[in-house]
Amino acid sequence: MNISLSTLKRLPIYLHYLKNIADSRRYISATFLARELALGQVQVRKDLSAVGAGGKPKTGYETNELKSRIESVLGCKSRASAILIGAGNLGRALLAHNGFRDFGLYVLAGFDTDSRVVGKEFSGKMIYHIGGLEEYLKTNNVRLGILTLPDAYAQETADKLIAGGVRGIWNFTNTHIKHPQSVAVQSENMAASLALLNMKMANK
Amino acid sequence: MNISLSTLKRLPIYLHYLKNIADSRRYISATFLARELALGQVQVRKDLSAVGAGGKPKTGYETNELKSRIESVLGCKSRASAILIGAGNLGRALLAHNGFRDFGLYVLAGFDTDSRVVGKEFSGKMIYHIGGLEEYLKTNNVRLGILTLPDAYAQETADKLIAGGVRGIWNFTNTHIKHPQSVAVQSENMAASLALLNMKMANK
DNA sequence: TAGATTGTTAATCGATTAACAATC
DNA sequence: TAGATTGTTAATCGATTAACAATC
Repeated sequence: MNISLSTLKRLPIYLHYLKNIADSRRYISATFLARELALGQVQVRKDLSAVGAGGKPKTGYETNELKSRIESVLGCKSRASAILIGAGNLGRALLAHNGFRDFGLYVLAGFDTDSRVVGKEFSGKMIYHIGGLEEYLKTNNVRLGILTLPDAYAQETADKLIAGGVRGIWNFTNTHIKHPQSVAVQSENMAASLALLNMKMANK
Repeated sequence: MNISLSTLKRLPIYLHYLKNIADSRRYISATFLARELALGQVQVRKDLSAVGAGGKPKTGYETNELKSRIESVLGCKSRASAILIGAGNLGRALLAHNGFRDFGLYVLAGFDTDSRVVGKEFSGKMIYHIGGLEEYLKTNNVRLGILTLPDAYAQETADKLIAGGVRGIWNFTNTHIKHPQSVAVQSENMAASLALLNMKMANK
């Protein structure tokens, strides 16, 4: 079952909508979903068929089954451990965000250099000194590292995470992370988003 | 000059790299940039030509001119005012992030309902009560609204912003915002990103 | 001159959209 | 039956990549 990146990006949108209408609708049609989410009908149908969902003509798709299938594909039912490096404003915001658990991601702890945050807990997560990172990675099974630290330290920290065995890096800095092919890196580029929005606004 | 969305998304990446190497290199080649940023050579050249940059064979592009052209296209040299709705963890993280100014975005103030934050300043930005939103929009020229509030209030707040004349909405909630064509909406979808990363990790 | 690099044209790839038959 | 909806096949669109001529 090979799902395209574009489809994958839309799945969380469907899932969120389905969760919200909850149990109020036993069935939902692609036509309806498309209208609500401002997407193409055919696109929605293709996306849903990509997750293996089957609908009945004239009725639509069974809401709960659909939700469950999307969750499976998105890995919501698996569990992955993560740590976060950089407990500044953004880092603490992410620590506070419990929504990641819905996608199977569990943030275990944070790391920082600032003595004002080291040793404290934020949203129930302990912040350790960055010096203990390598040791922590040895004794805990961490799949993912989240980078919310200053740009200047991004690459060296990523290198440590990779050496420590993480399988993926969620990069919130603006620095491009050089990495071996065996590690997945996903960069959240606020600047790019802002530029995109600027452009969209200019064209209206 | 019509620049594709894909190109536009890469421009901030080039810009960030160019800013970092600063004045240490008078010229830079597409070949070099491509290697550093793990992109295709031809892709980089096409992107650079899209912003109107011209390079010299065997030499490359003039670094400063290149930087300047990208900044122009990205609207870094214009100024847009924004307000932020929802001064929670994520909202305050964005208020603290001065980097937006580099892209011409000035956040004027924040709005919230929580009496613990209303009337206080964060990163030099005053937080007002959401009740004053409509009045504020009337008396200030606000181009962009940033939504960092709970999902449940996203749509109604977006409606108020649109009624108040904003031209764009930067949506950090997971809710799909219904909006007229005249308004640009850009949604940051953390869930989608996480799902994408999960998938990438699974395939390695 | 030789070689690195630019920049364009054509080929490929992937995703979206349109058209339509199948089904309940 | 009629009509709404599914789901597939073909057409279109846009972006990436490959090939190559032009240039300093």
